[in-house]
Amino acid sequence: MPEMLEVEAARAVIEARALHRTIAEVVAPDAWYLKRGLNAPAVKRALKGRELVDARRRGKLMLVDTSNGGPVLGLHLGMSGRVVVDGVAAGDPLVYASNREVDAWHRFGLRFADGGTLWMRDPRRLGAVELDPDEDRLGPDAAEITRDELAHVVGRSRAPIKALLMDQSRIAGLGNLLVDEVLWRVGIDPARTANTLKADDVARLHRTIRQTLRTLGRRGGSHTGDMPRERDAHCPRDGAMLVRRTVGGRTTFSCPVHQR
DNA sequence: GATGACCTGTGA
DNA sequence: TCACAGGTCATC
Repeated sequence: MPEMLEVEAARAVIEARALHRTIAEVVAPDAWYLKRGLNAPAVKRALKGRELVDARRRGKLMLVDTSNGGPVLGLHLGMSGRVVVDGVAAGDPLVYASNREVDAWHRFGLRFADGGTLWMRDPRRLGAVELDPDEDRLGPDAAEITRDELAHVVGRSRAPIKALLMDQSRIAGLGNLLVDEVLWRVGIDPARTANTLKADDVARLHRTIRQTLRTLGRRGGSHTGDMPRERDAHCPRDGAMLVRRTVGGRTTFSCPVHQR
């Protein structure tokens, strides 16, 4: 799933419904889904009999701690993954992905001794499960990053600012939709070279990231932004025709008038 | 850093 | 049939 707001919603579902239940079975029918040399026997051995005791998140990576010194279960939702506990999925349906319930899309699961289940449902199979993921490959979480850290990220890079903000090793959690919304709100062109941002731009960008995460989090997800993502749409702020192009390898919408 | 690859579903 | 999809990863 998608960006950090959806991962946070999934984390909250795990926290509310899946902790402190004994894992009776581990279902891992899709070897492709297990990453970093992990295989079905190993993950069963590692998790069976334990409980999930805490659900954390860093950027788009979900980190679930297990009991009795067990491994950290790392879950990536990819482009279309959802966490479903006892039939309850987090937050809003994904806009561009299917929300049907199809057993074949269950790539990984935990059956609890009380009869319930936690599924990762992922039509496109771009998500992943791993044990003890390396958290340090990710930069500071976008909701926690300080202004100074952001200034350091922007620093002397000649990349487009959008590409930088989507680079999970520098700042973790923002994806295509959130970055476009943030840059539209703050009035910065996604293709602008990062090192042309002044200290004042960075300060405004920092405030806008935090504010956008709060607002869209309350509304229900990354797709609830104010900037329309459609061909031939107009900027709600100044009425100009939005531009659609590729920046940082992703489809990008922006306003040619107020984003500079 | 830009590009293509990965995988599969949806809607025009 | 084609374009496109909210994410990463390897490769030129």
